[in-house]
Amino acid sequence: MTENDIFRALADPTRRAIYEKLAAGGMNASALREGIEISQPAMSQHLSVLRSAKLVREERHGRFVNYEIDPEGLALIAQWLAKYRAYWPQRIEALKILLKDMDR
Amino acid sequence: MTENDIFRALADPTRRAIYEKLAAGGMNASALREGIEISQPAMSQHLSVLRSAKLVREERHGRFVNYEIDPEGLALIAQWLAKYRAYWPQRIEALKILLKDMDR
DNA sequence: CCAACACATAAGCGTACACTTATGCGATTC
DNA sequence: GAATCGCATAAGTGTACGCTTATGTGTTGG
Repeated sequence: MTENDIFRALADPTRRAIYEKLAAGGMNASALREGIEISQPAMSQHLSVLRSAKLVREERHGRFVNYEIDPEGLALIAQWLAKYRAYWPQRIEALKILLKDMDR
Repeated sequence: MTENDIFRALADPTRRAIYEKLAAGGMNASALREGIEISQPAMSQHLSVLRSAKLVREERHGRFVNYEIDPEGLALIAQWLAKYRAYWPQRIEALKILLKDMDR
């Protein structure tokens, strides 16, 4: 769950696609495969990487495993980003939102 | 300068170390090598990757090349992070405490 | 029970990545 | 103007990565 795990996990476009899909709502591994052309083992391996980076967490339901976004990973990214606050461009809306929340 | 370039660039711990060092202030490639055990070509290659990801920008001064943080890359990361705002942990307060702990 | 299912793990393979040594190139210095 | 300096590029190499096929593990329904 290190900073290194996080960035390495996000370096792969397929994993970012999986992550984005999960952002729309939690779902199991099979459902995640729909729309993305990927084999079952590949998906399982990607989820394993995302899980050990704390970007995603699992919840067993019988033989199904429901996956969802893990806020812990996002927090670590936010921490990393905060270190470079001095260089944040002023006129980015997304940053303003981030700033507001973190200043609270 | 795609999202992919950014995350791939940050996936390498050496490049993150270079980036962090630049956050303390712009400097040339030779100065960047001090403290980090790295060959001159390796440094040049890392800087090239960071540059094409818009994480860093260069400024030629004679035979020296001064490197500095490029806010554009940070903006893209912030945009990416903003997409998952719904999952940001509520207790940003705790996040800030964590930040201070990491600063030692 | 046992067959089908959801998912994980193992082993092998091609490719991308980060490094090395060697060389090139433009700018300064003497 | 030749040597040196700061940096970039080329070419080669070991390793990590993401994929595949095959198999294992636990669960559920008929």
